[in-house]
Amino acid sequence: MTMAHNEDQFRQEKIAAFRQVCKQYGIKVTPQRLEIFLEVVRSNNHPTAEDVFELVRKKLPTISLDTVYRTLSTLAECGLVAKVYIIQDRTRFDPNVAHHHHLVCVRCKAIADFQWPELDEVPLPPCVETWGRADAKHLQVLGVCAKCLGQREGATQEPHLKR
Amino acid sequence: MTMAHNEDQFRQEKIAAFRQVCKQYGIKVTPQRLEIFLEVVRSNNHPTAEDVFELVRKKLPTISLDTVYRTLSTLAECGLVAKVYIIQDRTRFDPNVAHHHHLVCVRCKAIADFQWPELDEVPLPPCVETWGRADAKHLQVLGVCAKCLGQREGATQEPHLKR
DNA sequence: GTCGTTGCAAAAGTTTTGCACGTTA
DNA sequence: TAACGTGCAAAACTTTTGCAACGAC
Repeated sequence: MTMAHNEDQFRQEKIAAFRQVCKQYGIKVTPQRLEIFLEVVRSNNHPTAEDVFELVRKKLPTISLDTVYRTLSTLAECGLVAKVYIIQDRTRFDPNVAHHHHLVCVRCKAIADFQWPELDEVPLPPCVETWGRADAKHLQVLGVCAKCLGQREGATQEPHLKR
Repeated sequence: MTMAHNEDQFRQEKIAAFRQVCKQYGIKVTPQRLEIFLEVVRSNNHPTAEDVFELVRKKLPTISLDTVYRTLSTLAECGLVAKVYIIQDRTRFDPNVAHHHHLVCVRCKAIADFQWPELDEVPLPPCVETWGRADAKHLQVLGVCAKCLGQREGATQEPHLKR
């Protein structure tokens, strides 16, 4: 089938890209890493570590959950997959129950509130309508707060992994 | 001092509002609930349950951490405080590492990606500049997906607590 | 007095870590 | 072969729950 052929080609391209990124970051290509990566690529439902574990286990029955956790972190650091929530620590609470948005400092993890009434006026793109009913927009702006900027002038980004 | 007087007045107003909401939801006003509420109101750093526990413990030394967890959930359900992340379950992963936004179904928790290049063009409100350097905008649109809309037509909202 | 709430303890659930063995480059 | 990565087990950490005693209404 043309379809199957295209899918296989897509897969091969992904594998090639995976190998190249691994080389670039100086990490080894293992069957576990490759299968975990391919499973996330194949997914379209934002799987959890547990989900990936269950899927990968079909091909690699001896894989352990902690390998999946470690590998997903590694892949995220290499930019091969993304964590859905960048700042995912503990639940935080806010006395501000009015509609507002968040400024998140990626260095110190401080969260500030801000209002942006104009954003609520802007209509969402048309594709959203086919998805369902949109009720509320919540914007997370990631950046570096003034205090952290002052402390480490110029240090824009941490180096990834070991190189 | 006028300042202190105003602060005390603010506090009294908050307490009055708290009592009214408790009555409205049919939940009891306990010292633990009141102090936890006031501590979140006083905060300006989006405290975690643990943070609140440490603060409240100064006034109520016998309070337990699980009471803080339970109370914060209760207060959030009554709308007296807000959870910073509405969908806070496990970490999820995404093969889409390009910049994109999320549609989150509050019923089935499914997450869909969407692009909105126009949003990235819109300049942030001026107040953000004083906060620091903004690097990326990530929008979470909360709503109900088409599948869930079809399943439970009309059931827009769950009733809060018991009444 | 009744019934909701608390504190304690234990459990549940997710994620991380130490270590010996195995595998990649 | 020298690191690096894996699997196992146990730990760490956040959050939830069962239950008896307590306290608000």
